[in-house]
Amino acid sequence: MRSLPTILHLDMDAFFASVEQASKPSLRGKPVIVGGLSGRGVVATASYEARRFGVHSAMAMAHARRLCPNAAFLVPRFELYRQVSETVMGLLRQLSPLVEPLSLDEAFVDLAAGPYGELLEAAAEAGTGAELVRALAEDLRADIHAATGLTGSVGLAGCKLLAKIASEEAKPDGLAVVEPGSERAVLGPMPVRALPGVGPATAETLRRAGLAVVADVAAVDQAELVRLLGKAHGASLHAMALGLDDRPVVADRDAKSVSVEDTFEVDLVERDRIIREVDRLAERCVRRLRAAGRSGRTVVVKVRRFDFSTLTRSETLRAPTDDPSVIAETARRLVEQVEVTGGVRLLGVGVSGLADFTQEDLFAQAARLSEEEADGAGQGDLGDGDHGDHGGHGGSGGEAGGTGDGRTGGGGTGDGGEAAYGGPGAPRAFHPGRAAEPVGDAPAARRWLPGYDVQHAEFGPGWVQGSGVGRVTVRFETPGSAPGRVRTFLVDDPDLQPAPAPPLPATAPGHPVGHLPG
DNA sequence: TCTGGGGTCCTAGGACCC
DNA sequence: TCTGGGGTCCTAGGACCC
Repeated sequence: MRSLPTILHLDMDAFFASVEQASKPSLRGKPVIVGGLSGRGVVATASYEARRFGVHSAMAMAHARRLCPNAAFLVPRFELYRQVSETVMGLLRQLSPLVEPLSLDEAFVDLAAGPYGELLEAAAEAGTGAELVRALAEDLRADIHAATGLTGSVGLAGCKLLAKIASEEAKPDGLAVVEPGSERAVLGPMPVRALPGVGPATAETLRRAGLAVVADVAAVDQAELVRLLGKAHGASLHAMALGLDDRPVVADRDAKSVSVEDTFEVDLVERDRIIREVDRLAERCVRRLRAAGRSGRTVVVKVRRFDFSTLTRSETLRAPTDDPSVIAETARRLVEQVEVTGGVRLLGVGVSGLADFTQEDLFAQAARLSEEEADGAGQGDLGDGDHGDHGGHGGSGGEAGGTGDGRTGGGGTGDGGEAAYGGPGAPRAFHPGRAAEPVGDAPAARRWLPGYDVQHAEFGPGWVQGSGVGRVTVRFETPGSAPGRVRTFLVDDPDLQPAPAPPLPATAPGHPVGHLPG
C-alpha cells in the first residue's frame, strides 16, 4: 500500500448527457436524457437536471418519459463521445503513461509512474505530498473543462478501490482524497453496495447473513464469506472490506471478446427472419473483429426469448478465424439448436478466444498444419470423420477455420468473403439520418434521429429535435453559438442533409489558473 | 410500453489426459 | 468391490460494470 494517494480515478459527470449539453446550447441547464428511444429502449445517461425527476441509467425509457416528459430525449452519438473521450484520455496520459480506461468516461491513472513521480516522492518526504497530489488533480479537472467544457470528478487514494469510491463521493464536479491509512474508517459505514462487484444478488445474500455495511463484512471471517459467495468473490470481498487492494493500474488491456446484439421492437417469430438477423449480426461482428485486427476461435450466439429468458450457445473452432462465412455459418448452426417458440426478443453474435491473427496468418498456419499432418505428427486429436455429433469440434482436417461440418455451405475459408466484407468502405452500423436498425430489414426511408446533426441549405447547421408525421423539427445552433431557433421541415426536404458533429469548443484558451508550484 | 448494448470475471460439470 | 487425483479445455449460465 502506498504512503501517498497517487492512484487517481477520473469519472466524467453524466458524460453522454453533458456532451450533448455542451454541443447544444439550448439544452444547458435543462433535463437531457440519452438512450434508446424505441419502445424497448433504456436510459444510458440522464443529466443532473433529469435526475432530480428520478430518472437514472438503465431505467426503461418509457418510465423516464413519464417521470420527466419535458426532457430532451436524444439518441447516443458514440462517435462524438469517443472523440471527446480521446481528448480527456490524452490529458490523463500527460500525467502518466499508466492510464487504464474503464469505459469512455472513466479511467485510473498511476501518478507515481509518471513525470511527477519523483516530485511526488520528494514532496512526500517534505510532508507536502498530499498537497501536490491535490494540486495535480485540480489542474487536471481545470484542463478537462478547458478542453471540452465538461466537468469530471476525481478520486485520489493509495489503491484503486478507494480512488474509485472517492470519485463517486466527489460527484458531481468534485475532488475527494482518501489518505492512506484511513481506508477502513472511510469504508466502514458505507453500505455493502458501495463496493464494486457487489450488485443486487450479492447484497441480498449479505443482507440475509445480517451484513449491511462494509464494517459488518470486515468483521466476518473470510471462510464465512467464501462459504456464502464462493471462493473468488468471497476472498476479494473480504480483502476489499478491509481496504486491502494491491491491483496495479494496467494500460493497454487487450479485448477478450467482440460481440453485437439487437433487441427487436417486436419479437421475431419466423425462423427465416431469425436466421437472416443472425447473418446480419455475424456480418457486423466480423466487421468489428477485423477492424480490430483480430480473429477468434469461439463463436457465441445469444438468444433472449419473449419471456426474457436468455441463453447462449457456443462452438469452438479448431483455429481462430475472421472469415465471415465461417462465423456466419457457425452462428446460424448454433441458433438452429435453440427452441424459439413464443418469439425472440434479442439476438446476439459474438466471438471470443481472440488472437492477433489476420486471415493471412491463418493461411500460413494452415500450410504449416498440413505439413505436420503429412509428417504424421499430431494425428491423435484429428477427427474420425463422423460429423453427426455437435459436441465435437469438427472432424475433418483441411483448411484452418473450416468447421469440418457438411453444412458449411459457401466457401469455408475461401477467398470469397474477403471482398464481400471488410474494407474501410464497409457500411457503418449507424448513419445519421437513417433509421436505427433493426426495426425493418433494409434501411427505412430517411428517418431523423433526435440529437443528430444536420445542415440546411439556407439556415445552416443545427440538430434534429424531433420528427414524426412526415415532419422534422430542427434547432439551428452550434456548440459555440447562442441558443438557437426551431424550424420544421418535411422529412424529405432536399435542403436538409445529415452532417457530422461539430467539435466541442474549448472554454478557455491556454492553461487555466495554475495550482502547481513552478 | 418494464427490463439496451458492450464487455469482464467466475462457477460448475463433463470430457479427456496423465 | 474398486474406482484416486489433478490439470486443462469446453460449454452454459450468472453476476456485475458502465
